[in-house]
Order: sequence, then C-alpha cells, then structure tokens
Amino acid sequence: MPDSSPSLDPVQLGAYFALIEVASLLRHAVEQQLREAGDLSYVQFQLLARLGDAPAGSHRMTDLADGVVYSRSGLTYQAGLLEKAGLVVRAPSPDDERSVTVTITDAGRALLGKVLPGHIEVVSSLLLEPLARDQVEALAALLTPVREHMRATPPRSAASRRRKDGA
Amino acid sequence: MPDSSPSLDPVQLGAYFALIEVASLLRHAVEQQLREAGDLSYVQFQLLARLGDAPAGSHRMTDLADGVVYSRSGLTYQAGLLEKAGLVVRAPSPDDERSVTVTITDAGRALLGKVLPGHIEVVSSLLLEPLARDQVEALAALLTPVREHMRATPPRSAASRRRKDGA
DNA sequence: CGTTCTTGCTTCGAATTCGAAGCATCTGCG
DNA sequence: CGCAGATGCTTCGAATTCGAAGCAAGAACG
Repeated sequence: MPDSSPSLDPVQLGAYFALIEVASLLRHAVEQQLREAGDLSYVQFQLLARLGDAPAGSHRMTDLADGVVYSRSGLTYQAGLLEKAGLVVRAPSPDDERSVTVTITDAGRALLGKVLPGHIEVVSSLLLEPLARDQVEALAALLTPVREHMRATPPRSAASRRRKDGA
Repeated sequence: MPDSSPSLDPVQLGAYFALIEVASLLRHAVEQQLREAGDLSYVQFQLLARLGDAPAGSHRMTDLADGVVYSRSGLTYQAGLLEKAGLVVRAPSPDDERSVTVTITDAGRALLGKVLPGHIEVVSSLLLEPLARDQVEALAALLTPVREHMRATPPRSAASRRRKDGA
C-alpha cells in the first residue's frame, strides 16, 4: 500500500469525476434515443453492434459478456430477449459442446441499420461536437491504453470459483 | 439532420468505445470494492460523497438525482435505504415545503471515511496508474468541457411533463 | 480410463431501476 | 384572491440486474 492516507489531488479527481459523469450522461442520452428509435436497451444495442462487426456475425456468450462488461446471467437474459425478438439466433458451438454461439440475423442487421444514424447523431452532438479533431484523437490515445490496462488487470480476487478470498 | 448516412471514422469510434468501456470497467471494479469494504452500492457511495463535500452536508433530492444522473424515483428508493441505515437524514426544506433536504450523518461520514482509501486505491491503480501526470491533466482538460456541454444540452425532448413528443 | 479441476451456460431468488401516475406545494397572472 | 401551469417528491408495477448454485462438457494427470 502506497500511503497511510491516500488521496487524490484536484486534477486527478477532476479527471475521474468528469469521466464518470460524461459516461453516465452519454449513456443516458443514448439509451433514450435507442428506446425511441428501435425499442432497444443500451446493452442490446451493444450486443447487436458487436455481432454486426464480427466477421461471421457471431460470438460466444462469454466473449459477449466480457466485451460489454455484463454478468453472465444477465447476458443469458438479454440473449433470450433478442432471440425472442428474432434479432439473433443461438446455437451450440460445433467444436465445444458447452458453449453457445450467438449470431445476428438479417432482422438484427436491419434494426441495427435503422437505429444507427440516430445513435451516431447523439454521440456526435454530445461527445464529439465540443471537441476539435485533434482533441478527439488525443482522447482516444489517452483512453485506449487505459482500457488495455484495465482489461489486463485481474478483477482483484482472481480466484477460480469456490474460495471466497483468493488468499 | 446533417447527413443521409452519417458515420464515425475509426478515431471517433475509438474515443467513444474506449470511453464507454473504461467507464464500465472502472465502475464495475469500484462497485466490488465498495461492496466488500462497506456494503455500499456505487450510487450510494456517490450520494454520500456528494453530501460529504457539500458545505452543510446536505442537498435537495432533485439536485442529488441530477448530480449522479439518476431517476427521481430511484433516488427516493436509495435515500430510503441510506436513511434506514442511519447514514443520512431527510427533512423537509424550511423555505420550500415541497422539497426534501438530505443530510449526511456522522455515521455516514464515518463510513465514507472508512471506504474512501480503498476506493482511491482502485481508481488509482486502474485509471491513474497507466497515465503520466500530464496525461491525467490532459484527460481532465478534455473531459471537463464535454461534461459542461452535456449538462447544458437539454435531453432532446425538453417538454414539460405531459406531452410525449416535444414537437 | 478414472478422477479432479476448469470452463460455459442457465435457472433461481432477491434487490434494484425506471417511467407513469398521483399528491402537495409554489408561481405567475388576471 | 383564484386558477392554470410548473416543480418536488413518492408510490406503484413491470422489467432488469446480479450473484450463488446447479448442470454438463472439456482438460489435465496419474
């Protein structure tokens, strides 16, 4: 442990708070737009977007969950909803009988396409608009390594199931 | 509408995705720490933190809700929990009979103090650690204006209750 | 091969979250 | 004053969210 009474200076606090607030506000605004435009929640949209980007239009459940930072059980629920709506299809993986492969359908792609313009509009007007071109670059350059770092850092108790404290 | 087929270039997308992911991952990690350290959810912590920072240790419900980007009804629920736990007190405002003033208690401050070091630890190790001093400054300088912009921009249908579309 | 650990997903129950509707209090204006 | 509209909060019901527990299929190792 670094200090006995660790503290953040104003600049650090400012960066932290601004980050959280900006993300919250953006998410909130986007959520509304998606609801109106296609009756999608943010998670659902993220899932469709990821699937749409994937080479084969499909991903494993676990990878999706990790990708969008969601619980496994929550993903099961959402995948169920999306499937019921005909936007994705679930099928067991051929090579690994345990895993389930989720694939976006044509209807899913269609809906994605329908919702995307408005989504981009919101992101542009809220996040991008107040930033100059090189500032957007700077932001990406700043946050991308942080993301890598966070992805690499184990969640602070990387114990394999069973075992409450990873002592 | 600006374009018929608006799109974001890779840099813009990178900034957007990195922002969302970083915020999600950070929130998730912080949430765990808070749960373990003091059985607090992130919202609850944010509320206590805001109250702790306030001059009189108190705020109106609405201001709190807006501050942490939360629904009114959700805040009512959380305030109820915090009050039941003895961490805050609610009382009608003297000057405006409708509003409710939430005030942090000594127990609330104590819990805040107990949880804070670990919280800072997590934020430092995940968000701040991979950034150099001037990068943290740059990040704050980038995101603060964006926050202002978002706070100033009305939520895209600023209709006074009743009226579904703010035509 | 058999045993044990690991991994992938789902079910379950409990807690949280939000928006719509309801109530009470203010504010502006005739 | 008296009334319409705005504001502040809570209650309500429905949907979502998570973690713990459970089940099945792979992997490691003797």
